[in-house]
Amino acid sequence: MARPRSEDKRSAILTAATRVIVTQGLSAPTAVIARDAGVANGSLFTYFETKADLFNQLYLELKAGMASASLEGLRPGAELRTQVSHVWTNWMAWAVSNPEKRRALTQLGVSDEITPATRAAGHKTMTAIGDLLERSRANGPLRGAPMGFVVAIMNSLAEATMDFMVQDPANADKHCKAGFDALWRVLT
Amino acid sequence: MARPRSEDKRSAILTAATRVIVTQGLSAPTAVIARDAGVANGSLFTYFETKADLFNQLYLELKAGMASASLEGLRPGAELRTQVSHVWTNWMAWAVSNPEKRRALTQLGVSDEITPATRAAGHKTMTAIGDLLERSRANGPLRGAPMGFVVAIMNSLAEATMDFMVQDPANADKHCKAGFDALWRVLT
Amino acid sequence: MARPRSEDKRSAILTAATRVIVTQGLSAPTAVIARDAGVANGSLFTYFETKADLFNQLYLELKAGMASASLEGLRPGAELRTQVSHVWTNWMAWAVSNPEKRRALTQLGVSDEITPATRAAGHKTMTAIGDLLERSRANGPLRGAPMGFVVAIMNSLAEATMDFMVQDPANADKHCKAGFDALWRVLT
Amino acid sequence: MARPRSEDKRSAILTAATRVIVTQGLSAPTAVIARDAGVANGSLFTYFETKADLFNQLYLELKAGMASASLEGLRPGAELRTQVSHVWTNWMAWAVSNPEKRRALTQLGVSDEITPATRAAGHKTMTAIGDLLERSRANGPLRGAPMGFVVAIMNSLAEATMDFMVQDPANADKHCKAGFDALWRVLT
DNA sequence: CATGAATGAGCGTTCATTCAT
DNA sequence: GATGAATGAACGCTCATTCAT
Repeated sequence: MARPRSEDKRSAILTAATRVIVTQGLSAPTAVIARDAGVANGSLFTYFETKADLFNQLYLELKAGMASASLEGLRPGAELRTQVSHVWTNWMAWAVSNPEKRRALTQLGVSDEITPATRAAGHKTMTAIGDLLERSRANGPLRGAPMGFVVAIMNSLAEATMDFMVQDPANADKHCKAGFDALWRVLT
Repeated sequence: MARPRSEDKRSAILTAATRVIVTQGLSAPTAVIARDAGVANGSLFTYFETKADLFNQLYLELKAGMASASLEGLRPGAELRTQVSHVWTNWMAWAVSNPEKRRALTQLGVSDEITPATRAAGHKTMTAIGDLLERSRANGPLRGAPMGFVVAIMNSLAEATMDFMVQDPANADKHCKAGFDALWRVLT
Repeated sequence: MARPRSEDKRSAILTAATRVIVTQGLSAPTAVIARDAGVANGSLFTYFETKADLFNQLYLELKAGMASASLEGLRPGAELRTQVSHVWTNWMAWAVSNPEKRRALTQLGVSDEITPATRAAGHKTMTAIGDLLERSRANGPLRGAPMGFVVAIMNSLAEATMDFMVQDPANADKHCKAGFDALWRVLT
Repeated sequence: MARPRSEDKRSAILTAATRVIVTQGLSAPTAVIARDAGVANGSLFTYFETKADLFNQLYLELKAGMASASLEGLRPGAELRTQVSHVWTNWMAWAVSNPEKRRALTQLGVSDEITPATRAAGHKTMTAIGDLLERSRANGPLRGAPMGFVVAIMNSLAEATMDFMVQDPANADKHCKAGFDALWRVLT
């Protein structure tokens, strides 16, 4: 229904959905999400046409948040390795300080409710990061590989690193660096 | 001793579940799985106590199948790099020729129906591979990292590689090799 | 405040449950009760959390209705025998004009779905009658017996009397009186 | 199927049914009864065509056992009151020493699975007791009442008495006597 | 006959979505 | 728009009964 009234309510629902997805999974009833958001059952459907719609929007929102957090403070003039390292560190920091968002995003990522269109839009939010990657691998061993492959590898390494930073917070910095080193070794 | 429980039927159900999970996700009705397996609705519960039980057993079966496929033909005497490469190639081949199994396994892997115990048992089937990894990274940059981190990285690279081999079958071999190279570079 | 929960609907369900229990027993599907009440399948669960909850509430409602019918028009100043006779007659009249309620109540009474708490609450609705009994037996042969025993005997006699009044309506009054006489003889 | 082979097995099933009905109610699965009896699932249906058939036969068996226990040692020549008292005492003793049988019988008695024919046959086993009753009430206040009414009253008093003997075993004898006195006062 | 796997109708309950207020 | 009751399809699981062994 075009523009729903309260932006507050919309984001309350998205926040609640994040929380609830983490604790109950994607099969959590919309009623629970609504209650957690402090709105009525049916109001959820004023803001999101269907449950799947809610999930798609949430996916995008989380992905975009993650991307913008990663890019924060980036200086385009700096050396490439420095820039990539900066992004990587931001990214890991985001994951560590937003564990719920990350977990929800992971769950949503594997759901078949998320449409290809949404996934594509999600990728777009990470274009800037992709560019850094592209330049980083330009002369490395992956120079011939499809870009998607390189991105996938980076994502995979990132996931593994995040898991260990969360799991073993005492050594978070060490894991962060180890993850970056592995990435850099793969790329260059 | 009456009609014995039929191993055929059990595996028909597991196979059906694999197929159905790929097309309908984990929320697929047990009735659909049963029909696909050619057994009655209720018979599924003769072989698996609950839907979750079915999923857990399927997870293990798939994981074990994947592991044993990866280890096939391995010569313990060979050079380390050769052995790892052999396993890697087997693994990728399994993924390419069993895309349904792989996708089902991925879905099951993120489900919260799969118990920690099942996951632990799943890990055990991959011990031999873990040992190779351990030896491979022994003098490499990850020598100080927790083993779980190394495993996670390998899994991540494997996932990314599989995706691209399936997505772009014409260059499957190239992707396979690129994946392995990336792994080896990270480890050594 | 949206559509409010309708007391009408709630009692339609209770009435339907009474009817259906009489014809189909306690194993009657909730779906049948709902249909009989003219509401949707799922609406029953808006008013009663579970089938057992419905049964417990119905039990209480019937018991309370029976008690209050029995006490109607009672004059506390009257002679004891008159009062007991009055209650007895009311009680029998209730049974005769509400055969379905009585049969449902009987069925519910023997069900193990009815919780001790519900039974206790049911007893409370009959306190006034118990008091009359207490005073009636005070100097009679049962003066030493536990009160519960006396109550049980009264209930038993009442049940037997009701059965015969329903079974042989032509002589209902005679049976009613015979039942009362038996009771009075036991008590005094 | 005509005459099943093992009488042992048949009665094992009946005994198991009694036990199981007490603990799980009439909705207990036949499979549970079979397991408790130590026979296979399907064998139960060799001995009893349906679950309802099993229940009907069990009802009769229990009722007959109760009746014959009540009549044991009865001396037809003795004084009427003595005879009735003797039967009553036997009856109560049976109830106290066979609480499971009694409870199962109670449950079966209110079930609508028990056919009128079965109930009629059950009554027949108690004819001798009925005769005693008939003679006892011949000159009493219930002389004009239908015999069924008298029987019902006796049953009711018996039930109430049994309940209290079981509930308060220390005073079982006292309750037994009180019950009999009440009965005798009603009859004569 | 004994066994226990096979069958499939049936049930209580849930929940996304709609709609009366 | 907000609310929450109403709806009914859908699901996991049970269980009396049948039947292959």
